[in-house]
Amino acid sequence: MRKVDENKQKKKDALLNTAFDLFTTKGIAKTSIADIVEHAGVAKGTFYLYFSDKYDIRNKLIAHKASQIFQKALDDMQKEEISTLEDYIIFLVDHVLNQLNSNKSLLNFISKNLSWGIFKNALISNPAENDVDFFDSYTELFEKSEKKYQNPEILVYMIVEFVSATSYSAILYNEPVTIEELKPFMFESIRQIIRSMELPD
Amino acid sequence: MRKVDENKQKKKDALLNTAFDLFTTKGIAKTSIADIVEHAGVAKGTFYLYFSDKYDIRNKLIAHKASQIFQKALDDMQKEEISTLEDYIIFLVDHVLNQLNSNKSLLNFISKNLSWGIFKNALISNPAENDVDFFDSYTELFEKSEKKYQNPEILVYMIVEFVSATSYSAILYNEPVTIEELKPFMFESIRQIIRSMELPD
Amino acid sequence: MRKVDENKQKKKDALLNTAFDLFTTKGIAKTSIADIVEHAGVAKGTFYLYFSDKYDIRNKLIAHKASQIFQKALDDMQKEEISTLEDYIIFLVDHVLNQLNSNKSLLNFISKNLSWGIFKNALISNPAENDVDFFDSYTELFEKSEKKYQNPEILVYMIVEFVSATSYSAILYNEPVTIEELKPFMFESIRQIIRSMELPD
Amino acid sequence: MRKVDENKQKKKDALLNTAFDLFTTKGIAKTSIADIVEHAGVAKGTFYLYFSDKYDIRNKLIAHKASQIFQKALDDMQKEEISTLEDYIIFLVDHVLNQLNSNKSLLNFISKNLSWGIFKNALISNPAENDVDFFDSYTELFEKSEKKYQNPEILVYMIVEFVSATSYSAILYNEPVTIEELKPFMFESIRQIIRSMELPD
DNA sequence: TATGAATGAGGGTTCATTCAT
DNA sequence: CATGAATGAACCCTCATTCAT
Repeated sequence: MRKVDENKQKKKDALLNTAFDLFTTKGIAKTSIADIVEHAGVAKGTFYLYFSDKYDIRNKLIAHKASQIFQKALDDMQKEEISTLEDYIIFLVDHVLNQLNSNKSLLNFISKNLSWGIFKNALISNPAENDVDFFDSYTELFEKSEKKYQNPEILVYMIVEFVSATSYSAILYNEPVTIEELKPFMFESIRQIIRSMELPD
Repeated sequence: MRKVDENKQKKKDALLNTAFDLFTTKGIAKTSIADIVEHAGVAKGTFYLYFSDKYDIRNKLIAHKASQIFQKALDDMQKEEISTLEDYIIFLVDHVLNQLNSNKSLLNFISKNLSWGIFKNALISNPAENDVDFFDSYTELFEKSEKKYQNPEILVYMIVEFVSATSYSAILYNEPVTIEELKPFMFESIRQIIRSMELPD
Repeated sequence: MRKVDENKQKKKDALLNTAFDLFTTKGIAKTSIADIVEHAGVAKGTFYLYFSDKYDIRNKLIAHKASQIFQKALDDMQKEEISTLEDYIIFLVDHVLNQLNSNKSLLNFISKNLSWGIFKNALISNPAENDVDFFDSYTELFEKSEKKYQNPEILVYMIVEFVSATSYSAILYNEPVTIEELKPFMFESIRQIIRSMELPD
Repeated sequence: MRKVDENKQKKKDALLNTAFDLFTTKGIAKTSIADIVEHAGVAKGTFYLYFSDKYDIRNKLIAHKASQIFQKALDDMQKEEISTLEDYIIFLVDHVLNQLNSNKSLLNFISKNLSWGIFKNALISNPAENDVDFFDSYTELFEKSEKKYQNPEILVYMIVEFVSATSYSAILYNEPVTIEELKPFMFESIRQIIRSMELPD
């Protein structure tokens, strides 16, 4: 990579990292572009060379961070010996919840801003360079499974929404119970949801 | 009610109604207090006599609107002949979804701003005057049910979160499928979740 | 006038006067709203209570200043004994040119910004409160004149444009000659223009 | 011309053409140097190799475009059989007005920016390479005329200013009348102005 | 209680200009 | 000659909040 390009990447990364730090500590609404560039050590105009506005950098961050979480979960899943799709999914959900539980500001950032639209665009349709293509991953899981399911996309949608919606308040505020207390019920519910869409052999 | 008090209530109502209209059409971020008071026909200072800021009026609106929705659903439920808790819940969920489906700006407003904390505070712990106490309602349902359940609060929490999370994108953007296509899977999943927490007789 | 209203007028006048000073010394392009409010001793937001932007205050100033010039010329004309329309017009033009010649920054400000549209709107169709209605004035002149003319509006238009266009560079830069050298030719030309539109008795 | 020089000229022309297009469509104030270089397909720094700023390129454009208009009018005049200076001038004015009438954005661009100073500098004192020397042209006209005039330069100045001032609003906004309605009065006025400076034989 | 004029910090954004490559 | 990334001052404008009336 030429020196100029290296420098460009360095500035862009500085902006992304700084923005993430500020978004997770102060919140997006209270973070100004002036804040970001000041902490990143670049000029205000430089921000606009790489991002169109605050929400552009936010979306790119969400995509990237969400991808990282899934990538870690998938990587660790390879090392396990798991036999059924149900168990695979529970493993993934558990792994993701553990990551979020130990990084609450990340959960706060992602959950407050994640919508199915951004999620799908980021992880499924247009994963950024180097980011995991979630669609490939779950397609592969469903194909390798012995059991077949009525509508895998809806199934995944329901599980993703169910998990993210119920975990948010439990992890961050222990409401209505802690995440550890919630997990058994949540996992059992997920298994039931999966089974309810199972096709007969 | 004395004339002055009537007048006070009239101003407060004007502010609430105007704020709701603007929040649902322009969004909260793009609605200024200047907007609200101008359309409501009161002076700027008057706003601060009744609400502390934009987010105060928002929370009060959410509580009230969410309460109205439940009230309607509960009222209509009385007229039906339903025998099991499962069927009661499905009826309520379906009723609420139908209301939201025919009032998408309301869904957008509530969902973008509803968190379990606000929800609980609004409907369960501190219902505003005249608003329905959701806690009483569901406690009664569970008590009258023949079947008993492990942890009714968690069960309600999971269902509420599951429904609100999965319906949002389906109703507003038909993603990943329309709400009508989603309903059979959603309802079946809810039944499974309920059954998974059923206690043996 | 109530005290608040007095105060309002005082702020508005301060803004108008300050803007005029800055526009004539630095030019409009180089005058920022920050400049104006700072010198006027009011807050930035106050500017926007009275004017929508820099060009709004400019137009209001032009209208007002142009009106003042005509008012003075008309006032002095009353004191003279003049018999023909031709002589009235030459008197007015001469008077206006003398005013502008002794206030070159005013000429610069008005001429750089005056268009027939603004002029007509300001002096003829919508004179601001207290400002002279130029339409009434010239209508009266034409009505009192013994000689009648084909198309008074076009005649006035041509004279106004001719005078303002030819005097600008002569007064400000003595180009191609000084205003005093130009005047005899200009006045004779005006007389000829008037005569060319004269109707036979 | 050497290849490098050709390339230089090509870049300069690209900048001039692009600037003209943008100035006439968006206006000068709303055209940035970034706009110009982007549409011209050259780098930002390159602009500063050929022009000192936006107003430098503007002045060069005005000179060139104004010259083109006169050149066309003069060329066509050669083909006509005209006997008096008065008729020559009317022919030229009419020709120029027709050109501007069919190219209103050009009129808008020139008139908003033309001052006698730029005009004189461009067309009379320092015509750019290949551009017509207007001074030579009108001197020749006056010399060939049988009738002689008191002060040809002032006469030309007055006519130029009169025509440009009165035609602007008529062509662009049909105010106070259309250019076609205005022409008879304008031409008659020009004839009167010319005659008023005629010397006795 | 109610008003609304005034505030001024703070926001987002633009853009002419430079200079290392 | 040519480039274009980087700059950062300057700009316009918004708006929650206050307080004298």
